[in-house]
Amino acid sequence: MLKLTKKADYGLIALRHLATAPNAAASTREIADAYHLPVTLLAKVMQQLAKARIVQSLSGTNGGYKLARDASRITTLEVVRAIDGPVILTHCFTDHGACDQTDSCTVREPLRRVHEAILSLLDNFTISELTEPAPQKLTPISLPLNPIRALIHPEISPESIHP
Amino acid sequence: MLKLTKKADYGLIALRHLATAPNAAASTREIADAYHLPVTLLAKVMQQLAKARIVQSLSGTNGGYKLARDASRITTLEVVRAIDGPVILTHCFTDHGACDQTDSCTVREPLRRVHEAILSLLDNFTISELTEPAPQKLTPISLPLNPIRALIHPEISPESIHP
DNA sequence: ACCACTCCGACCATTTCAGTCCGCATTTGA
DNA sequence: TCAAATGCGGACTGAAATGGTCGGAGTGGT
Repeated sequence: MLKLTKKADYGLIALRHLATAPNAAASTREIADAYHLPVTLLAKVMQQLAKARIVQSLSGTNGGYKLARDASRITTLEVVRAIDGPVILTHCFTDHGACDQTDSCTVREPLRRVHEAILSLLDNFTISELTEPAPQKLTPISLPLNPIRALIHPEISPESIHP
Repeated sequence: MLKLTKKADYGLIALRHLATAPNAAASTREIADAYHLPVTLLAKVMQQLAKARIVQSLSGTNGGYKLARDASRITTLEVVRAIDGPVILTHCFTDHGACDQTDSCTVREPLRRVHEAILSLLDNFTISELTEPAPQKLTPISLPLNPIRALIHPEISPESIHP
């Protein structure tokens, strides 16, 4: 279905909360209550974020979590990876046994470029940008959009578009 | 995990096969044998593609499928949608019950922009581009890539990048 | 020293995915 | 005409991922 899991959703919401909270710190219960999320599930998500060194845990009474670094240095890609595991577009990239012959899996390399583009997309979107208010106008993305084609067709170098 | 399902993989492989096959037509068994895919599963995928009017079925002996239109007019987005259902980044977009208060789900609009960007990415990648050989050099996508930021920050209009 | 609060890790339930199987309709070719 | 090949649709099973819960362990305040 090509969707983010709820856990990833919760993680992003929590990180955004931490980014805007005073002291950049809050407990799991505090965050869960604020957004009506299941406390125990969010707790597990926070654990994974702590293990990935994205947040730092503070045990004991009045404990909780705080961002391990500045919000502008935390990308959605690493958040998603920490929570949902590796981002995989096609299965060929990891399962070497599935595709018997490399030459038979003809779509692998082309799809890899799409894959890399999505990864870059997520890698360039930080938590601090989640805190910025959304612009009023809707995104003016129309189908024949050139920056995207530049991503898919690397022969068009970015420099030729942006000096 | 933010990954494509195997069925979507199979569908893209099959469509690429049809795009390069003589007459742009082939049977399910023919395609499955060529890439060592489970025949029955691919059959179901092809049915879904037929129902979505992406391919046209030809019943009877020597039947099979052919592309319903030119490969350059079939995008990976509609293929994925036809096989895996709607592409969902955050659950808020569909489940109205989950997010009780709209103002509490603070990350929705920012993530929506990422969502739209990924959709555009897939919508701009056609089957005919799957048939093109991959360039030898790897994609030179580096992290601070401006076209991507233009997607996420629509205040930077595409016109300002591409005249 | 105790108790409340918090994080932590193992543990189920439910859904989704991958894959299979069967019966049926349609077309071609012998 | 009949049989083989092909697509169509649904029901079914096993495995894996997801969503969600429970009891323990450590920490800090009083």
